[in-house]
Amino acid sequence: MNSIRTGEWQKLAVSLAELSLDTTLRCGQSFRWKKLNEDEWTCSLRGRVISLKQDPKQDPNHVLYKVTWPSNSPLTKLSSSGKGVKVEDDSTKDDTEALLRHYFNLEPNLTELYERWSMADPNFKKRAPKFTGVRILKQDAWEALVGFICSSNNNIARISQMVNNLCLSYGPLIGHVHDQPFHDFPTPESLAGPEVESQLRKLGFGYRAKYLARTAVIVSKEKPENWLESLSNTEPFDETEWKTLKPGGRPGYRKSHEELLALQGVGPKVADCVCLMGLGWGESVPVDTHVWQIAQRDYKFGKGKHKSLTKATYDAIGNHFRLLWGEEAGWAHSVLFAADLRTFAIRLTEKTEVQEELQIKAESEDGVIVQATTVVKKREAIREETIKEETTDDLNVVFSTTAKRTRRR
DNA sequence: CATTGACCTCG
DNA sequence: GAGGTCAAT
Repeated sequence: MNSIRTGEWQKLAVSLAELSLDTTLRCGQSFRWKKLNEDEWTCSLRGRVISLKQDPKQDPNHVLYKVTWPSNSPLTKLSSSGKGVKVEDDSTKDDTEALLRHYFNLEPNLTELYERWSMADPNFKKRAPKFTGVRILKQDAWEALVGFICSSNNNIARISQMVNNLCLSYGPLIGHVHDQPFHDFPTPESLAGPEVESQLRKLGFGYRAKYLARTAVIVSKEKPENWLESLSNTEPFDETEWKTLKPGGRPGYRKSHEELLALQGVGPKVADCVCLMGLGWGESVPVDTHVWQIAQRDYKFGKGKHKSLTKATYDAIGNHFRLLWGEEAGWAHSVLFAADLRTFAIRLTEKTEVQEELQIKAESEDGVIVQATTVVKKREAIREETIKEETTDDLNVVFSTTAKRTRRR
């Protein structure tokens, strides 16, 4: 493909503790990043294609990024001819680093936040160490809205596939990376046509087709220009103090949440996802089935008044976490959510292995004789446990066992 | 208010 | 059943 040019790899100064690409991009916040070439994350963002790499062993203090501009961009020349080019004016200035800092929401000091949450909450302290660098993204609000409308009764793999189909059909092509086409995310206007619902049904959206089509019309035609963006949090992040906030969150958050609820296919959970990941309201706590399980298992919900996940229980859980974790409760919630995802289950055992190795090494240095066979046996035992667990899970799916499998630990 | 089905596909 | 929502009871 000669329609585009690709630039060189550039450094973005951000440590592994502040941002883990693998965890942040796979935890179900965004549905558009593709992993190519084993370790390269790629996605189109604001008219360009961005690839990211992070090598924890080689350089834990940087993320590498590479930009691919469409051939009609004035920046194509700039990025293809390397570093020696003089930047003449704003139209030829590559703002990708600023874009990445904004998108990955890099201002809050995540390390400090983890410390605060650990101080306030023993359960967080226990689970977070294996899931450092989980950040809340500042995604485009419209994209977040569409993605999470698709998320109902759905899984991450299929949501990603649906969003991909949406971009292929309605988003302008930007270019190819590793022979993969990358399209921009479609605008609300482009999804407001009369044929959109039936088209989306053909693309496999199911009942969500109507929600998306209706929402696109409302956003592009019935609401004022920039309505969605106007719901964003504009307060600068303040890390100097752990603010005491009202249990229900700030007025701006409550208003945004309420406004979003008026849209088709947007209930409390989806509205909170958009508030948190698209509009910058850090106190927003989306309570889905996962979080509901966590709240029951670790925070004593599921009894008495809050026996089932009703609207009242939903609000109570959010309030509880806001009081416990403070103004960025949604960030902390996301860490525990990631720690509970099946996608990352294997990581828990891997880390255990490493810890055991270190422990044994330490014992050896103290003069205690340790036989190698002991280490090997322990590792194998852990592997078997993991496989057994996954097998059991598969069987449950196949035979549709009625009893819910109780979670380990 | 809380509870209950239906809603589209598919990994 | 899958990171829900809507409408009716």
